[in-house]
Amino acid sequence: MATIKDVAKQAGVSVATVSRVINGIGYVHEDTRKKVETAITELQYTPNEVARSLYKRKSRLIGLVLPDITNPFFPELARGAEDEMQENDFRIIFGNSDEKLDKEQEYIQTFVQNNVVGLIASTNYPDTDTYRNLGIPVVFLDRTADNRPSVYSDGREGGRMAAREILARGSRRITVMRGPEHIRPAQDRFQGAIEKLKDQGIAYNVIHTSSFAFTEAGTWAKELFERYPDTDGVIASNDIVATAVLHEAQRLGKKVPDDVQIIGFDDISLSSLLTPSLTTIRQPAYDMGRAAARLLIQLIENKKVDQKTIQMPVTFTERDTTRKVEQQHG
Amino acid sequence: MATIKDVAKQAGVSVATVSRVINGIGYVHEDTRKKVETAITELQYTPNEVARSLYKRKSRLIGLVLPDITNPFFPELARGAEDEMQENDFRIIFGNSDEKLDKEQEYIQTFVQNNVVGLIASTNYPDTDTYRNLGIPVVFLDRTADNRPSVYSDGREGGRMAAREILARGSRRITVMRGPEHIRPAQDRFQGAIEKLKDQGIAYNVIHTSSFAFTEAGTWAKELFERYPDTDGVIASNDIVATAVLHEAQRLGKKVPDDVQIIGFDDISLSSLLTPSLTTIRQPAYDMGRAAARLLIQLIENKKVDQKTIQMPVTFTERDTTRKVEQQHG
DNA sequence: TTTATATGTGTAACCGGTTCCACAATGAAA
DNA sequence: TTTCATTGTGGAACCGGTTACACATATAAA
Repeated sequence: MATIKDVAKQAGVSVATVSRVINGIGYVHEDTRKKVETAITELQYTPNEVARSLYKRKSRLIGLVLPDITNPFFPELARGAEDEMQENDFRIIFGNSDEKLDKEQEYIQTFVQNNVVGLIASTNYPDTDTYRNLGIPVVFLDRTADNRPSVYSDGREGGRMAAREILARGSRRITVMRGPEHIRPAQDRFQGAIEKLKDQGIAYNVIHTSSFAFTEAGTWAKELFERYPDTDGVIASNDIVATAVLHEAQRLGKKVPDDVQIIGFDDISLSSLLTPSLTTIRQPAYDMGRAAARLLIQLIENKKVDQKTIQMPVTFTERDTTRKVEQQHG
Repeated sequence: MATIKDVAKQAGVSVATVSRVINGIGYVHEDTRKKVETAITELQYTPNEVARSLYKRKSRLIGLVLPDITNPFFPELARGAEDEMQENDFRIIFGNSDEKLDKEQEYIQTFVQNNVVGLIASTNYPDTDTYRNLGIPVVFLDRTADNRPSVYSDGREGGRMAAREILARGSRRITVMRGPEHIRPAQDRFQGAIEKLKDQGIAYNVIHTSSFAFTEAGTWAKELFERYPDTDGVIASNDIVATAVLHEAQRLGKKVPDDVQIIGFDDISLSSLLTPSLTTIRQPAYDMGRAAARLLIQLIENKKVDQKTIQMPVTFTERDTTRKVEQQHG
């Protein structure tokens, strides 16, 4: 790899001049600029970002911590963030936390050691030291942290929406699946749903699910229909769980949506390809990722930020695991 | 952030000694070591990886280029690679290429500028300059590059396997979905399938699919049944496409597997949750990612490598979109 | 007692950039 | 003609580590 010294020698100038040409700052004579540019192309020189980063004490790298990209919701977020970052010449260092604080900490430490200029984190522990006094801006994604920069959607409203719609379509023996305790958005959805249900004076059952993993989702679906076989409406904690519930319902010979209605959460890509296709509360994951990246860039560049916490809309996406309102009975 | 100088001052020694303590090399008196360690904890010092990287001309970062993590196959790969890297104290810089050479190039350039010590790439262009003379080891993942380090599974054999099994289960009017032209593994599968079909003297139809995107998969599924309505067996290019085909078949009132059998490829997590659950040719994606990372680490550390190209087994995963062999007719 | 070897520590060069500052040349204003 | 601002360039310090090398001391062998 050619260095700035090689370029300087080749062009017959000092390294300072080369640096000025590269960065387009300060005075450089047109002829000199030409010479330097020629030397750069001849030597195929590209500046060493590490050296730059060392002097400037900041890189063009940003850190991204997500729970688990194996859950299809997160790649959408990641992709949105990455596309926006890419367009602004930032690169992403990445880590999966599995929702564990110690893994988060380990990643964040090495991110900081690598001079990342900002962080996007989907964490349940925004108020730990890990995220305070980091010295670099942090945007919380999919998770709120009161009054700190974040991009998320209104889980509570989503939960209410799910309850409202499933009620409007006639379910009365509803089972709500409560996602992992330590995952805030999951609890928000749950709270929203039961709030609405209580509000309407409708009794409901609850199934706890301790993770969002594909591998375990089937277990809870089984548990649901064993414990509450007369369930005629399921509000699932996300689309993965909803998919498993749909699968299990069909295995048991139940008709969806006639015998059981199911509403998921997230609207991951596969949801529309299920049969029947999954009715769900949509979060605009890709856009959330992009918005988080955009916000972080503003913070990094010290631009005045119009809005520090961005709440994205949640939308009822009606498909075929719920009945049509016209057909509503009860 | 405290620097090595701060620690040196605090401990009353030189920076060289601090460096020796940190790295555990050279002679350091036990008492001195204690003093330094105390200073380190007091100041909460962590070494600046950028400075290290500059001097050593290598970081603890590795680059990962994947086509698109929005396709559920790739997060599995990524997760496997990441877990293995994490355990070996390497971190990952990441980029989605969308199968485009220029995006790959852009990422790889900045990776190199950041002193990554190795690269894992899932590319269709292994033989371009981008990947030659990079000066750092590269492992190709999910894609072969003749005689260069790679981890992949035998797509051709997978294709044959799919054809063999669908034939054994009685389909005779088979449509093979041919994945994107520029994606090698997709073509391998296709070639394998038609090889077997020709071998057995079975006629078949072909549907071209120009991407693996969820959003477009439905279109090809529709096209399939419009153009070849009497199809009684579909060999799909991957599980996403297979899912769309299953969806469309059911929409048209076809019974799966009685009227149409469907075989996918990859075995992504959702496949087992479909109804009927998807029969597919499984690739051990997570393990492939781990294997690639392991291989790359060996290369980086100049260990003698037992096997430079690792072919992972492909397995027929029988589920419910194919009939049981006992029921076989014809 | 002398010499060789092992142990322990500090100074300074180095990695490859960026930027402050000094200095020179040119042209415009006084 | 002198003065001063503008333009153009280079030397060298600096970012925060690592390591070659010099040097000092202690210990073991001759």
